[in-house]
Amino acid sequence: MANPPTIKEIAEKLKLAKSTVSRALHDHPSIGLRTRMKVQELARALNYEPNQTAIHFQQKKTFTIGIVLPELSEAFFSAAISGIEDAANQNNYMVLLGQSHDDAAREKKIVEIMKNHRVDGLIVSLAKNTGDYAHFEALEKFNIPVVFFDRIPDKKDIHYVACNMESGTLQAVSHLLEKGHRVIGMINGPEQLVATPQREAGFKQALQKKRLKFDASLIVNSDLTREGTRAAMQQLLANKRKATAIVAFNDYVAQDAVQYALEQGIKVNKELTFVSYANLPLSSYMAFPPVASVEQYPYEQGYKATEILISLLGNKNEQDFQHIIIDSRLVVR
Amino acid sequence: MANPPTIKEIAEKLKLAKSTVSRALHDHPSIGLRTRMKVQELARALNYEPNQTAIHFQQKKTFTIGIVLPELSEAFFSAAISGIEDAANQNNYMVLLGQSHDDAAREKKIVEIMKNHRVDGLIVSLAKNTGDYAHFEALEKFNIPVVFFDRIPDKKDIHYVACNMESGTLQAVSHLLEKGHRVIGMINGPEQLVATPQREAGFKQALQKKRLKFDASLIVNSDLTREGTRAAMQQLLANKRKATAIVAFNDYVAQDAVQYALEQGIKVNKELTFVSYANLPLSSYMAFPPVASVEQYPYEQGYKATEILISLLGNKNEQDFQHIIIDSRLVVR
DNA sequence: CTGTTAGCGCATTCAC
DNA sequence: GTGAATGCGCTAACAG
Repeated sequence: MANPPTIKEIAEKLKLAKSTVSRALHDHPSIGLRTRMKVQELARALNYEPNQTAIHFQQKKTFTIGIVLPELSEAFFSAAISGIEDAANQNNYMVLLGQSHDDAAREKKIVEIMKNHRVDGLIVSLAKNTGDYAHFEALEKFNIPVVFFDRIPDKKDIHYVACNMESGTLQAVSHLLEKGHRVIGMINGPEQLVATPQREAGFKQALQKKRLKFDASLIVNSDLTREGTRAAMQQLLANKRKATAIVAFNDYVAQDAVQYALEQGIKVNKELTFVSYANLPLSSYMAFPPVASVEQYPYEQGYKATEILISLLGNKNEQDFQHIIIDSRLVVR
Repeated sequence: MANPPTIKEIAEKLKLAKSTVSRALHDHPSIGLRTRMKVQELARALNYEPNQTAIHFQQKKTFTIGIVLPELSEAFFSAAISGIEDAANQNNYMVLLGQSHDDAAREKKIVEIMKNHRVDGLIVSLAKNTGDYAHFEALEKFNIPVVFFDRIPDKKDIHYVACNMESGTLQAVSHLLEKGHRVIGMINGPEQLVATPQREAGFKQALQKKRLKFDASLIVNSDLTREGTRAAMQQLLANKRKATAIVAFNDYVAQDAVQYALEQGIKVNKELTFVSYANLPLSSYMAFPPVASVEQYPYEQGYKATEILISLLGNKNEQDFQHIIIDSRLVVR
């Protein structure tokens, strides 16, 4: 209940100067062994803990990084945040959280509040509808670096970490081809997402490697809603070439597609095999999980993004824009 | 790139005292309209933002609340955190995050770091194996209130929000009875969890209401792992009284149980109906979701816990321990 | 209505 | 090796 002990208090009790105590606490070489011991001993006895708010104020540094992302209830992001937290904690940083809930206006507000809160830097995964990056650019003036991950802005002068879906898709389709599938369908995502063309490219590349020709009617798009996916499935099943395997945009899409297929009396993963992206815990709870998943490494993305941010905080004069692209990879169950 | 503007700067440019500027910025009534306008105008022009770290230091208050919970990848907690965040933001608080990953040692460390970081208060859901609450009790000395939710300590002198599973279970079993089921099984959880006896009590109560007698062999326990649940199912299916409905401890358990039943050739939700707890997004992605779920209101728990915490921060002299118990409730799909 | 002064806790520069 | 003095940016108590 009494106020927490301060350096001043220790100094008075020991009849020393505050500065001496401060130095002793920091193991400053110029302090004699005897006094250093005395000081540290008393500090321990009093349960002295430096007042971080004072340090933050004085050092103009809060050892706090802000993290802005769309939605923690998406497994991808809750995995990513663990990577962020781990990397931050290992470097003695704390993590301030803000969910945009995929609302650009809310994202902007969060960024501003975090700026005022004087976070040292920001880790960001954009809201779906963020088109204007002015609120991020404004941070430059305040020397608050930003590292984006996964959902990154469409511009070049930024730091980011992302996952390339092309390699994983190539592996997924190749895997299906090796299993003997010759007609493979794909439920792809909205055109705006960078990941969509990447998936298509990987798909085509796998066919090309086997000298098979690409049939555009076997790629359909979903807006990622349940309805969109069901419509996509309907289209795919109505196609004159009957697919024996389907690459779904992610596990959520896969699950909707599987459900639709089951309703149509299709024997899932027998008559129609599914492959998906994400490999999230979700898939282990599916009744008919995809036979293989393309891993996007959310934890690693978060971890690396944070490492970059912290290195940026170290040498403020770093000019180059860092970008790490992680290759996605197929994981067979 | 230049340092952010300060009150001092504004004061000098306007040939006023710092305190005048400070008051003008805060719309203090004693400041003349003319000067107030002048100050606010210049502040806007300079993009002045108060330095929060200075305010935190000076006010001995950071407007930050720490949140310590086991695991964000559990849907329950990621929902809860949104409630916490919303309540916090509405009251101009920020949220500092720490996951214990169900490790008591890590939890303890997080609490200490947050204490040093001078959070104003803490929202906590305990790690599974936390048995020692000393690190929380230590916070009292520093006047840092703690509000627990869902996974709460087994002691009385605390603030908490929790959900009583008894009412929901009563509703769930009654629902099944009304649908004509006469032999109902339950997969309950580990004995240590407070929620386990609550479920059993609700179960018995529903039977009693219908003047049906309770058969202990129809309640089996799972340790919540997949294997534990499968063993429980095996036991239940081997019982001489064949259940036509099962109440599963949560959606994860339900899914494992459903999978096992399917493997045994049982027509799920036809021959064997499932009811579960949580009603998490997970269940909407199951191929055979439970026909009804007992809602535990994670968002509301987080929200209310935060409201309590913030009220505690308002009147520090509040002595009474607040506890809110939310009744669980059945949601039929 | 406005100015002056002090102090929050700490690290740091400059003396001795 | 140690002490004294300064200032980070802000609010608030006290004067006028």
